[in-house]
Amino acid sequence: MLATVLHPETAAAGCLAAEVLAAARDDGGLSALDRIGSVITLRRDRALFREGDSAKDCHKVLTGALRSCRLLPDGRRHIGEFLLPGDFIGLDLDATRRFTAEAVSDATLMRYPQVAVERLIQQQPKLGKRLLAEVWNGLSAAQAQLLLLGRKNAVERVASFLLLMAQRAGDGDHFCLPMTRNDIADHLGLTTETVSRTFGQLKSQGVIRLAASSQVVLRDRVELEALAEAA
Amino acid sequence: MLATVLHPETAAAGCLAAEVLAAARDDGGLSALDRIGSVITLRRDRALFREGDSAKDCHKVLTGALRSCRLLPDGRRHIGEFLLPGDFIGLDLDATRRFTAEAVSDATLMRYPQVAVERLIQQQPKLGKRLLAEVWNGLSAAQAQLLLLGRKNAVERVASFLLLMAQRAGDGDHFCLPMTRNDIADHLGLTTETVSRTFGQLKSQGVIRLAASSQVVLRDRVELEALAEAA
DNA sequence: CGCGCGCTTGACTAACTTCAAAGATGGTGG
DNA sequence: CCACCATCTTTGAAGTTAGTCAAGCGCGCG
Repeated sequence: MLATVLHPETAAAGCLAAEVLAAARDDGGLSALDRIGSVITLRRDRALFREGDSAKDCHKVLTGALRSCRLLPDGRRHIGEFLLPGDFIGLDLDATRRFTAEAVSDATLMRYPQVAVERLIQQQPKLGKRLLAEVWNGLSAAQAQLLLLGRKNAVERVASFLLLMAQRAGDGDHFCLPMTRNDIADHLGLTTETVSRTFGQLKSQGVIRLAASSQVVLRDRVELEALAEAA
Repeated sequence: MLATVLHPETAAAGCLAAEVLAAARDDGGLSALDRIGSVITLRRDRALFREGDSAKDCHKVLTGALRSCRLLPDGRRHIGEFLLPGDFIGLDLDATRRFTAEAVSDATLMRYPQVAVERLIQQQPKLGKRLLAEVWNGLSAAQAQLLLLGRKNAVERVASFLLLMAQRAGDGDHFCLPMTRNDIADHLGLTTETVSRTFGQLKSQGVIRLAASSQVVLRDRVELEALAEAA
């Protein structure tokens, strides 16, 4: 899920795949973006944009967290991904939003007008490569999620989710889940109750500890990885 | 799921999102690709490549069909997508394959060496735009599949699948499913039996007719769309 | 014609959902 | 600073959907 700003002229002529991947590892000119962005704040549960809106900016999460979600006509909800600090939103080619983006917690974001980003990319090819790399990351994550939703059971889903969140939170064994159990359920294709019961099960097995319902401590990462059945 | 050849230099400097989308509608220089490709054939159930292989070419399906799949350690399988004539495979940035691609039926493909495609893209910016548009289509399809796997029931999954296949087969009401019920099940996160029973249910409701087990006739597309709960 | 593979069907089971209610948590206002 | 209230989480019991196991069918190929 990436950039309306990600156009092919993005990078200098002649660059190779390896170079794009390399760009993903350094700043890639990302800081230059900030000069053309404006900071906005978003209260919990407010929408940044909704499915069907026209897309004229892209955003980067600075603090807090967002969710990208889609609804079925009868109200069933699916959360495609959670967006944490550093993540980009709306970095794709569509003129129309394909999902709704809402704040999971109070959040601050940087807003970049599409046209300004396009201009900047032309001046700084490295930036384009960096943003393109972000797109590939998103695609890769989506594929892992397909496997999870298609073939994993409740324990495996929750275990996979916890490991991913731990990694995104900076790879410590102690981290915070800014979203509710219901949000997690809608992301993992489960119900609130099943998520809660699964947390309880992992807790009683000694794999995790909950300092508070949103404060997770990994007590046995190896066991958690085994439970996640990482393919 | 797209191109190891899709590098940012792909398009001419200054192109806009609208232009990329426009390129997707015409040939976009796609025919020029064929001059650098070689035709290969693949027998049913043979792998084009496997997860973990290094990626040095990309391919386009000419005839037949393929599946992209991933396995869990205990053998559970998930099929990410079916690749039909005209679809590109391996059009992404990764040096390593993230999934296995196998022939669902005997197939012929065009193979394009990565480096040759990169060279060609530099000469024909339009081609790069066209291929990038393919990537967005794939991303969009993956998102729809997340909703399906996360929140739809068996009937909705099968109905959605049939509508999509009908559309990809050229929008007639009569089409062929080259893959087995088991393949469909692994794509929809169900079992062979559930897929079979759901086909039977749709048949007895008069929504579809099966000329043969792989020959589907849509008898009531409107009803099928209602069953798919298209969001 | 017979064999094998894939498809279908049936009976039973398991996993997850649904429904219901009690127990935490945290934010707000008195 | 504490009490209250809404919201979120947890837990329990019953229900439902899809999975599992098992067997028969039918098409297509040799």
